[in-house]
Amino acid sequence: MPIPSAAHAPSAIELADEPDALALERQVCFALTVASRGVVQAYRPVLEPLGLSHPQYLVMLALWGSSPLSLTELSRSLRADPATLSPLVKRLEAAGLVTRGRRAADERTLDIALTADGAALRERALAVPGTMAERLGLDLAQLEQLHVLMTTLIGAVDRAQEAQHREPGEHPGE
Amino acid sequence: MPIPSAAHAPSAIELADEPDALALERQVCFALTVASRGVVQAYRPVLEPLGLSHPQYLVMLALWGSSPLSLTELSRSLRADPATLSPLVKRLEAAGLVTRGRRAADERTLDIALTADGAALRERALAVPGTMAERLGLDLAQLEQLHVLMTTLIGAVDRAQEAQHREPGEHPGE
DNA sequence: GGCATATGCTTAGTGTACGAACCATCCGCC
DNA sequence: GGCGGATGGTTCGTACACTAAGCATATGCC
Repeated sequence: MPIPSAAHAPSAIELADEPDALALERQVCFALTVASRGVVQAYRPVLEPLGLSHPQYLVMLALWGSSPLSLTELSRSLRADPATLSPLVKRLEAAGLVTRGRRAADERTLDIALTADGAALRERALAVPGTMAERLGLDLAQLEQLHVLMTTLIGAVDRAQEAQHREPGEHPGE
Repeated sequence: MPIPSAAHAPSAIELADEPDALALERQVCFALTVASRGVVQAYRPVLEPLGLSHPQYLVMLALWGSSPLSLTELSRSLRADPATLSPLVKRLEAAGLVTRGRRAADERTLDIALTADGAALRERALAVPGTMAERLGLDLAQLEQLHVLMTTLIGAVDRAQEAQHREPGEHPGE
């Protein structure tokens, strides 16, 4: 998934006669993972006073939006694996921010709900988005463009995954 | 780091008083991490025949660009932690794709070089970018826009981190 | 009722990520 | 020639992320 070596002049390595499709700095997937790790990293000092990691922050965001959520509902909202969330939520429980209990109507379902502390933490979290926007120094247009593009990308991934599931073998279309 | 709810958002970045500034689906950091995970996920079936994980693929890309690289050089190219790369490179060595050896001129330095198998793998990897672009169905304009935005974001993260390091305390700037 | 299947969650195993502590080698410099 | 700090890697502990397997409850269908 490299970008085309279009008009702009690339930086370091290439300069070769033929455009190298495998040049590291042209891989969009590379830039994407580096940016993602970097942004999560930038959240760290801001979330640390709240006692939250970035994935934990996302779980709290979901719960602040709607408090009793089953693990599966949480998993769908966050697009995360239940196997990942299960221990993560346990750590939030150990931190006193959420409770975990079986739903009476269906004993398989695990209801995850905010504690008073967890709900109260929202007040302190209100400052996080502004702080991050200020730290990263991105203007609203860039943020919006970023959000649109990420949403597009997520849609593309979804479609690719669907196609993958529809054709595990390689029989021709139709 | 939420996006504004409308085009005529408040002039300042001050979104904290918006009731749903913490709405999950407005968090750019959420979209970013989901997109990143999703794209890496989409690479999985394509890289699996090559026997590579996505981070391993990035290491191979770097080595295909320049073969003997020290761990530190690799770390800088990939913007990854040496502590992360160290075991990762060992797994590549176990797979027979690279060799690890101390540099004669400086016994501290670990030279990581392609084996014949590792170099040969590049031929098969040449198809990866095209396959991925096709799978995700993104046009060149989107890819380029994505790359530009990710690069901008990485730059923003770098500046934020620098500022963080320059002011570990909280004395006002200047 | 009772069994096969589906659903919801958990656990185990592997592979990143990252901070922190550790060790070895190198370098400047007296 | 030897000491102190800097540099390059490794290891450890914790936390995700994901696949696969396991377990319990629920549901459909006879």
